[in-house]
Amino acid sequence: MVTAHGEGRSGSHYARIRQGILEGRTGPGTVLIPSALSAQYNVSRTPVREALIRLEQDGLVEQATRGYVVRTRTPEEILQICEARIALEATMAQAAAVRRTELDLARLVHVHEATAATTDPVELRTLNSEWHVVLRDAGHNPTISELMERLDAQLKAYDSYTAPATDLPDNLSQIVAEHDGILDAVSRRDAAAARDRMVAHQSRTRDLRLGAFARSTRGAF
Amino acid sequence: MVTAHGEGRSGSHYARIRQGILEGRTGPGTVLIPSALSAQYNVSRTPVREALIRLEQDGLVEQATRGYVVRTRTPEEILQICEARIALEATMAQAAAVRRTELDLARLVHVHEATAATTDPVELRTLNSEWHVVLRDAGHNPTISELMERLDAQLKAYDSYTAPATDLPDNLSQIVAEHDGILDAVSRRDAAAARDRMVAHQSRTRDLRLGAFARSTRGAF
DNA sequence: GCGCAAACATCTGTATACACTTGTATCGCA
DNA sequence: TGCGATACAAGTGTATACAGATGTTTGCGC
Repeated sequence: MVTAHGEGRSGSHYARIRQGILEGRTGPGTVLIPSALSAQYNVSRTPVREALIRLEQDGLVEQATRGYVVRTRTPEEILQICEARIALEATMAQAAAVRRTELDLARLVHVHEATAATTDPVELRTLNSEWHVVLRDAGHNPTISELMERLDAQLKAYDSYTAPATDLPDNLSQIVAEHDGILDAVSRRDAAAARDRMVAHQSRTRDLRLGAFARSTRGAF
Repeated sequence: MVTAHGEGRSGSHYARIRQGILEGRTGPGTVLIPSALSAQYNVSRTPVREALIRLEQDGLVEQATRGYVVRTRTPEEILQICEARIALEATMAQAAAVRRTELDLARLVHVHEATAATTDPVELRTLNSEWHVVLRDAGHNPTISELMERLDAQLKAYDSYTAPATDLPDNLSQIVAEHDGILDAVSRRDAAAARDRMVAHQSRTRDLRLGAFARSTRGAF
């Protein structure tokens, strides 16, 4: 058995199952049976149950009559999640323009330059979301950051459906251009411009994502 | 013992502890010991643990070395929560102006008229938050509604500190007036006005709340 | 072969057991 | 009296036990 307060806490199972969902290995609709997972991880049902409860509270899985199911989202729900994201991210861009430190700005520039320099779509993808994380940190509102992590996770579970569209070269260069504009506004402490540009950026991403998702699930709803 | 799928599920303990926190009976800083709670409710630690995990995920309690503690918020954190609320509620007001049905509007008017008619501060308080709930429903975005319930809960745990300020008669009449303006914009489907007025309304509430909270905790941080 | 009931396997929620850790109090000793 | 070491009480996380519920398969009459 593992010690009471050691590192092998139940949180590790939470992280593991969660990652499986986010990476698309455990797709929407997959049923998760506590006893099966506990056998797979060589632990008892108790810590697995705890992990599933956390995931349920995160909105990533839901309880079924028999087990837990990875939540399936309709295009409408995806749209709603995007709407929430736009509102919060715009507020964060605005806040970043007002509250950013020089260090925040340096970090943003650093990630942005790395993004502009790479050509690998996968790395670009990672750097893009990294840039958003850094921007949120620059907004200095952990409460909103936490909410956005939640929303990001809910969307990420559907990335496999939308990746084909969002990874197109012209979209990637468009993203870099938009980030550039936001970065400029933040560095000039122009809160209104930062907000407006973020709304435009996220709205465009939303439309792209939604279109791809609707196309890939045509007839399923 | 209670049945496997009956009504006496662990969710009831979650609701009960949660309510205690929201109503201020279990104030910030209070330590919650699973074994103590389980004895109090005449159940084992298991369902209590489950409830506490849910509450932790809600941001209402946090794990300490020994038990769980009702989260203590600094004025800065309260401000951050309000900032998130403003962003989301403004989006919802905008959405309501666009997507409201006639039934949504009728409900809003009904609650609003009841609010304007009463003089009891406690009832007014209840009706005010009821009005916001109805408005969110009119926005037709359950994802945002869910996030806002979360934020509301986090703030409500501090209502006992801020109630003295927010319950002043002139504030209450001001709230009714502001609601009236938002309602007007929503009924006219003027999304921009609905958004702007909601931002103004919530910003004012935030300042009031924050001032009262800062005053009541002077020197504590 | 088909429909239905009974047996079965499996999953659920909760209770209890247990090894381990930690904070506190007790007690001997200078 | 003051101060450690030690013992103890209480809490933590996980494993296991168990009763009740729920699908699923089996087997029987038709």
